[in-house]
Amino acid sequence: MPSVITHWLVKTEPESFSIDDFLDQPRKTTCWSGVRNYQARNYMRDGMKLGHSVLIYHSNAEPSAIVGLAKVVKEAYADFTAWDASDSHYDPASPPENPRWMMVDLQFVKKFSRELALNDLRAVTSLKNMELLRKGSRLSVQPVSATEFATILRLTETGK
DNA sequence: GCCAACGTTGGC
DNA sequence: GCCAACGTTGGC
Repeated sequence: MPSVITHWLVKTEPESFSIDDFLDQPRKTTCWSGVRNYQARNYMRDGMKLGHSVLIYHSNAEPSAIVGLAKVVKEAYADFTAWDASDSHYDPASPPENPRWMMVDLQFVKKFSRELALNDLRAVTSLKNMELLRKGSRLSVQPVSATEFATILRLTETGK
């Protein structure tokens, strides 16, 4: 029986929305809008529940790294950025009366004092099956197993 | 339902 | 900036 996922990882490009931008949000809370991939949407819609932990990952960064932690404070609802023709994530195929794209609200929890760069993560044997490290992986919302999550937290605290 | 063409992601 | 690996679209 597959265990229910309660830990997640989301990617963001720091050039557009970094962990520091997150920290600056009112109530340190943001809607995780702009996801336009069905599998990523499904994870948000079906898997992400109140209180779940979410690792924040900087992609296209120097270096690309896991940089902090957030939690789910609102479960999936329609991504209204799809309705705004002036928004870069506009999608006329997702109208208000029949939304295709969903988002959740995340609240900032902490910024890790020790970033976990992709290279360092690849060196950790117990993380070798992590979705993030899979060759060609592009999922911007992905599940993290309880043991992977525990390993990552330990790495941020002890470095090993 | 196949698959070529195209657009995007994201490491490097 | 390059380009491999994907996902989506649309002609047939």
